[in-house]
Amino acid sequence: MFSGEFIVYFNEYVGDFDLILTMNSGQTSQPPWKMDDNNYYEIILIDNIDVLVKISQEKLNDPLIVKYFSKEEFNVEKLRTKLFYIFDLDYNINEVYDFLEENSQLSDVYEFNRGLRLFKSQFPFECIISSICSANNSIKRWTKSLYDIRRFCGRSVVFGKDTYYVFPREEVFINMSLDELKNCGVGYRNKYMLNSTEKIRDSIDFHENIFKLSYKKAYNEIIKLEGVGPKVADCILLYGYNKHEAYPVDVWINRITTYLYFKNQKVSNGKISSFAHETFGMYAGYIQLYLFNYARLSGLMSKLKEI
DNA sequence: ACCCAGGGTTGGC
DNA sequence: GCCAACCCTGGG
Repeated sequence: MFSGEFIVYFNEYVGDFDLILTMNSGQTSQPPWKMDDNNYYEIILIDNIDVLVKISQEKLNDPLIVKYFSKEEFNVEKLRTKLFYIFDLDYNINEVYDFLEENSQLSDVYEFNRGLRLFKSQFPFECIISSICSANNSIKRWTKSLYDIRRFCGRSVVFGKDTYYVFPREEVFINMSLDELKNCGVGYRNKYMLNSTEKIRDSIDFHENIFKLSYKKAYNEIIKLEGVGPKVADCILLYGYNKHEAYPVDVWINRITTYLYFKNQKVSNGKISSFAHETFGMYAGYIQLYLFNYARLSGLMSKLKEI
């Protein structure tokens, strides 16, 4: 067993970070990591080696304690880099805070979101399936389906008495039948998932290409997948490919954006989307995340529900 | 037992 | 552009 621990102090990333807030903010990249005793744990792949990671943080900006366990030796620095990617810790989030401060409509948003960061997927493919699954679904059922998919066809990794499941790769996922997927509770989305997986598997360097493309070009590609409309496409680009300009517009974001900027009007998702790109630019992704969370925590959401 | 909504997308007009 | 249908689980 190769194991150890390292600590990330708040001065090693720029701006704030709150692990618990981030884990529980309902981002559709992946279901929340398993948790006990304030430890969140997940299998992270480093150079194809399974690494069990247990990560904890008492509260905002407290040291991040990262414990790792593996059957073979791996490059610990790469694990650190990957965790920084997943929680977007390389990003200077103060830029977002400054933007919020400069815009009076957004002045209340900061206090509910301090330390909230993107929660990105280690595998873009998992984010794609996960986002397709989120469409017209409930959070509860969405979570269960993704755990079921992992248990059904994900690779099992055993550490001591615990078994963990890694989200399947395209080549494995594609072997699931429509009925098997339906048994995971994904419903009619089963055919979208298989069809999209086939497209991804059959194109060369699909993920690398999307990463390289500009937001707009990437959007035009990703929306070609089945089961991927405007909202899901933006989720995939934001949480799966780190495109900060994406502004996923669901019913809530429509209501909230309308409430803040288009009072008493009926605004289409397309119009909300182009408004967000013009107004928020590179901060659109964070503002979407923050507005959703703000609405949830501030009571605005239940207020908007009644309209 | 019945009804309904749920972080949308698709296909048809 | 608008609108119904789409599976199915959890909650009224």
